[in-house]
Parts: sequence; C-alpha cells; structure tokens
Amino acid sequence: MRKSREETAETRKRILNVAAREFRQNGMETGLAEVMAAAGLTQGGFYKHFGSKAELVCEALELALDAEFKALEKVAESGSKGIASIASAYLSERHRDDVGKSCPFSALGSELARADKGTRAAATAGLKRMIDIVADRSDARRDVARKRATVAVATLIGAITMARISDDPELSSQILKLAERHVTEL
Amino acid sequence: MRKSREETAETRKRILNVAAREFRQNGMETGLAEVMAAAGLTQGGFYKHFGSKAELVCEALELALDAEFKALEKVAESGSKGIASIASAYLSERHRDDVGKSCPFSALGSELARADKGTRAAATAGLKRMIDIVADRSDARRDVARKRATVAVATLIGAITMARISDDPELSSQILKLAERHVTEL
DNA sequence: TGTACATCAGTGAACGCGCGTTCACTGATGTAC
DNA sequence: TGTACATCAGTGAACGCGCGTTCACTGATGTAC
Repeated sequence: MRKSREETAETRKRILNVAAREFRQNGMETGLAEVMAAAGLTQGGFYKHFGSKAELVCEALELALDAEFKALEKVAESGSKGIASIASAYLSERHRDDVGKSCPFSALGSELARADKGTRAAATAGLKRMIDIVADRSDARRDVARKRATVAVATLIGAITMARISDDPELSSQILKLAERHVTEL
Repeated sequence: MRKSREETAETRKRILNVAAREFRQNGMETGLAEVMAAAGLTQGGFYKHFGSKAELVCEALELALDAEFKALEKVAESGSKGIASIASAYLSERHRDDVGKSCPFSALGSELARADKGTRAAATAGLKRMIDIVADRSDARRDVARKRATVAVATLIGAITMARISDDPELSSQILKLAERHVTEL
C-alpha cells in the first residue's frame, strides 16, 4: 500500500486542507478520526504525516491564515477603495455563513486565545499580517494608517463574531450592515 | 448526607458561579469533574442540581451575562461620559487578563456561534441587552445611538479578542489603547 | 413536643463512548546491484 | 534493464484515559402523626 512521494505529499496537503476547514467549522477540538475520514483516510494513518494533533492544529491555522490573506489581497485589489472592498467582503452574509472557509480569527477567536504556544505564535503573526494588509490599502500616513487598520480589524472580527452568535437573522444582518458602513467611512 | 433546602440552593448557585468562571477561562468543553471539584464536590452529585451539562452551560452563560451587564451599568454610572467609561473598563488590561470574570462574548465568542439552540438564544438576548446598555449612555437620538452602540460593541469584542490572542504584549496593549481611543470618540 | 418514616444531597464506582496515540501488518514504491 | 530487498503509506485494532451519565448506597433533613 505504499504511495509514491508525490501522492504522499498530496495526501498531506489534503489532510491539512480538510483540517483547516473542519477546525474552523467545528472548533479545534474536532477529532482526528473526523478529519481523516473527511480526507478519505483512516485514523491510524495520521501519524505518517504529522507528529501530533497539536502540530496539525498549528499548521492548519497557518494554512487558513494564508488563504485568508490571499483572499483579502485579491478583494482589495479588485475594488476601487481597498478598505471598502475588504469591509464589504468580510462583512458579507456569504462570509458569515461559510465558516469553514472564513477568517480564522472570527471562526476560532476565543479558542486561539487559549491555544498552545506554537499556535498562538502563528495567530499573533497572522494578526500583524492582517493589520498590515488593511493598512497598506489606506492613503493616510503610514503610522496613521496602521492605527486605523488596527481598529478596523477589531471591528471586522467583532462584528462577524456577533453576527454568527445571533440566532435572530435581522439583528445579524444589521450588525454586518452597520459595521460595514462604519469601517468603510473610517 | 442530605442537606437543608437553603444549603441545597446555595450549592446550586456555587456550581453555577464556578461553572461560569471555568467555562470562560477554559472553554465550554471543560469537564463536569473539573467544575464540580472546583465547587468542592464530586462529579456524581451534579445531576441532583442539573438535568444535563447542556443545561449547566446555558444557565452559566446567563449568569455570566447578568454579571457582565451589572458591571457595565455600574461602570457607566460611575464615570462622567458613559460610553467612555465602558470603553475604558472593557478595554483595560485588567479585563483582558481576568478571563474568568470577563465578558462572555469575548471569552467564548467563537464557541457561542456553534452552541446549541438554548445557549445561542441566551447569547442573542445578551447581545441585544449589551447593545441597549451602551446605547442608553449616548446623548444621540435613540435610533442613531443604537446604530453607534452596535458598532461600538463589535469593536470592543473584536479588540479584546485580538488582545487576548496576541502573545506579543506590546501589540496587545496597543490594540486595547487604539480601540479605546476610537470607541470613546465615537 | 417527640417519634417513625420518607426524602434526597452527596459519594464513589461503574457504564459506554470517543479521544489521541501506538502498533503489527500489507503490499506498492523506491533503491541497490 | 531486470531482479531482490528495504522502505514506508495506509489499514484496522488496540491502548489508556477522560468524558457525560447512571446508580446503589449513606445518613442528615423534612414530614406526618
């Protein structure tokens, strides 16, 4: 049953991609059996690719963050005013509802604050990166842009978290709408 | 070993208080054994007070929310300008570091979004309540105040979540400081 | 008020279950000659 | 290029452990007379 080097590398990537989705959707305590099954494998094979679950959590977070940043940069470049495009995409009902592909900070925020050292380090690097991406889309002076971006990111993350908590669809939509308007005018 | 009615009621309250703290500190997946031990009891006695863990989670959230609202109202009344006092207390390093007594939305945000029906209903009611408390401290027109309050709450929750994720203390402090300044000037 | 009995808060052990991790095994892939 | 052997990706079962929940038991509290 041995697989070729290419296949092995692809399998590893598949596990990571599936984990990045599952963890965001169901939390970082999602079991390895569920992740492996979603990748079309059995639980036992996991340790041929990763040393421990903690390792998977950390790498899956990094993958999810990279995907998020690429998406943000793409969105920012497509629109006219960078931060407005980012706010519009980030605070859309589409992004709110597709948790498995969403920003890890909103999908896992409170869990990341309690995560182990390596995972928190990756998350912290991600926070800085996200602030930079937003700041780079501002025409304000560099230091002012960074300050505004920090607050903007906080509002984005807080608003979508609230919108996901709310089981009242009207409140949920309103939170998104109001936050988008506010961040756009920042 | 039977206890008096008063003692029984006190025990129930003690379990709830301990659970509200433990869940915020370590997440809502914290085991019943840990909660009961922290309340000075053994695991088996739990079901003399609650029907299931889900019930405890929901009631503990409601208790934590009530405590949070009382604290917010107290802070708002003590200070001169309501929203500034709230922002200052909510975005303090003290509040950031004392997760066990902190706002449930920041301590449990991403988990609440995945919680069961009853818990999410309690959380949604709490969101509305929190927005109202902030809105009531504004001198703007009622509808404008509510809109501003919604965005302010999003920024508060997002900022403290980010500040807790960051393992870089400087970044963490800066997020709090910038968000406080911004919300105060709202 | 005193006595006899029912109630039930709390204990501690056990239940089945799913967790992360390990391991013997299989058989295709990779390597050495 | 072909053959013989070592490697190792993946399987499936097992490991110890902690989870939520149940239960027989204890003995103080509450109730009925």
